[in-house]
Amino acid sequence: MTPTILDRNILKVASPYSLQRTLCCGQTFRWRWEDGAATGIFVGRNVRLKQEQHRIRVEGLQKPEQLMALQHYLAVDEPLGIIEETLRRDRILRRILPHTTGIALMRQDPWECLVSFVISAFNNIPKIELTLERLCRRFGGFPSPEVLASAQARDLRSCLLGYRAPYLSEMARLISAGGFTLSEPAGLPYEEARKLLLTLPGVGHKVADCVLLFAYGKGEAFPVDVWVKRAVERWYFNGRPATEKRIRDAARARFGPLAGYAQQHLYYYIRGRGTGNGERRKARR
DNA sequence: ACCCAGGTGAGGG
DNA sequence: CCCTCACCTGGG
Repeated sequence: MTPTILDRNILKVASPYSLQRTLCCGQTFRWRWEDGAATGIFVGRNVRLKQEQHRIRVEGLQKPEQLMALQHYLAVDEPLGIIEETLRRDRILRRILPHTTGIALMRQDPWECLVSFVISAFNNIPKIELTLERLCRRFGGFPSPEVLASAQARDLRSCLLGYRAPYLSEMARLISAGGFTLSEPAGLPYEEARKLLLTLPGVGHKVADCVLLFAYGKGEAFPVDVWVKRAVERWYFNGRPATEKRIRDAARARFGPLAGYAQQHLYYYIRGRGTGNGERRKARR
């Protein structure tokens, strides 16, 4: 696919926005970063994104509405300057932000986000990415709830979902049968939306908070995984162990609607030295 | 062979 | 609520 001048377009972005950090901070699993650009699938099309200063060059989309949708998805309009200025009032984040600035919370599709994070449970990132690839390849694109609900057990098995496969089919059945409405959490306040998501099989506190944050725009959500737990205990609890609930409550009390942003910076920073953010590691398969 | 990895669900305080 | 434990699978 040789991109012509016709399928080339520009998205304008404001100052601290970083495409790489936004796509590689762990909120999505389906973009690959190599040679300073991101490749992935958006609205069913192969897309390549490259940031040059205050612009993002988009290859693979032509229709204005697709570009608008991408702009929304990438959240390039987030007021990151103000958000980060606010977060800098916290002395820990003030120290961390120089290394993490530019992360924007994206606006993902709830269903894809749900599936992705159910798969993420007790798993590792390269394997999550591979499993999602297999899932998309097997079903010719990201499978809808209907497709997944009626999928043969052996087809799911071939994606090597392991013990998560039944969670996905049950979830898909529930949704396609109308037992759960994907748009409903969007209109509810954080706590209620969370309770609702927790009724889904395979969705616990952590996955619920990820989906609330990455797909439903609930900024108070503060997903606590092992890394964030480690970070918060080390920097906010004086190295003392703390329960997941205590951490979550403390974060919401301290950061309010920006708890989710605080979480992303902490996560990105504590993981940054290791693997997983694409900034310090070679492109993965 | 054995351990670990972005948790969840079940069972029992 | 808090605690404990098993758990598909692939890579160290």
